[in-house]
Amino acid sequence: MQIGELASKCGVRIDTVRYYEKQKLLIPSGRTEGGYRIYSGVALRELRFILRAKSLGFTLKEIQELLTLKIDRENQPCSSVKELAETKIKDIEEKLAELGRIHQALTGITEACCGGEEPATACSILDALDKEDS
Amino acid sequence: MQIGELASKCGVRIDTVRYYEKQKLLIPSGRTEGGYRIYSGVALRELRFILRAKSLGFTLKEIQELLTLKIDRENQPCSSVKELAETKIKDIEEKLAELGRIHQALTGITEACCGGEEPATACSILDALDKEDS
DNA sequence: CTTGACCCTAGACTTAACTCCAGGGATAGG
DNA sequence: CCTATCCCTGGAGTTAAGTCTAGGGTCAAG
Repeated sequence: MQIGELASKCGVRIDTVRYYEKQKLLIPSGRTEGGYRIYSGVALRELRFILRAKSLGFTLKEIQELLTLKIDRENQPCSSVKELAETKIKDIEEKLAELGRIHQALTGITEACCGGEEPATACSILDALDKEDS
Repeated sequence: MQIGELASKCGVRIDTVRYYEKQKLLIPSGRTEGGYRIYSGVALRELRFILRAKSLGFTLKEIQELLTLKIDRENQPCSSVKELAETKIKDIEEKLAELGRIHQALTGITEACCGGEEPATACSILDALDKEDS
C-alpha cells in the first residue's frame, strides 16, 4: 500500500502521514525503486492507534513512547519497560476517573432535563460534578 | 482572590488565565477600583475543570460548550441542551472505551513482563490491543 | 511515448494554545 | 513619599501539530 491509500483509509492527509514519519512515529516498511513509501497492515494499525490516542489527549511524543513499549527480553531490561508502562497506566487511570466523572455529570444533567414536572433549577456541569464528589 | 493567587493555586501562569478570559472561558466576577480582576471560588472550580478536561483531549472550544451546558427551563429550550449533552456523552463514551482498551493492553504488557520463567516473546501495545478485541 | 494520477523533497505558512515583553498603573509596608 | 510587589493592556514570539506550495520524478493505460 502506498501513502495515499493509507492516508485515505484513516481519513488524514498525506502530509500528516509524512509528518508522523518525520517524528519517528510511523516508519514505512520500505520504498519502491522510484522512492515511493510502502506501508503494510501494521502501519495501518499503528496510524489508527496514533489517531485514537491523540484524541485522548496524548501528545505525539507520548504516543511514541506507548508504541515503543515492548517486552523483548533479548534486548531490553524488563524493569525499564515495566516502569514506563506503569507510569502510563497511572496516567490513564487518572484520565479514566476524570472522564468517568464528566460522564456521570453529563448523564445527570440529561436525566434531570425533562425528567419530571417539577421545575428543574438551573444546573451546570460543575454543580453536577460536585454531586458526584461523594 | 486576584489573578496571581488563582493561577498559582492551579499551577498555571497568569497569562494563561487571561488567555482563557479572552476565549470567554473564565470570566472574573468583577474588578477592583484599580482595574484588577477579582475571582471567586467558582472560578477556581472552573479553572480546575478546564485543565482536567484539556488533559483529556478536549479543545478549549469544546470545554466552553461543556461549561455552558446548563439546564435552565426559564431561558432555554430543554431539548437543545439535552441534544448537545447527549452528543458530548457519546464522545465521552468513545473516549472511555478507547482509554479502557489502552489500559487493558498496558496492564497485559506489565503482567506478561517478569510474570513467569518462559521467555516472553516481544509484545507491543498493538498486539496487546488485538488480544482485547475479542 | 505521452497523459494523468500518483508520489517525492524542502521549506514556508497556519492554527491553537499559550508565553513573553514593553511600558506603565495599583497597593501595601516602612 | 518610596519601594517592592502585584497588576494592567497590546502586541509579538513560541511550540506542537499539522497544511500548503513549488518544482519536479514515477508509473500504468492508451
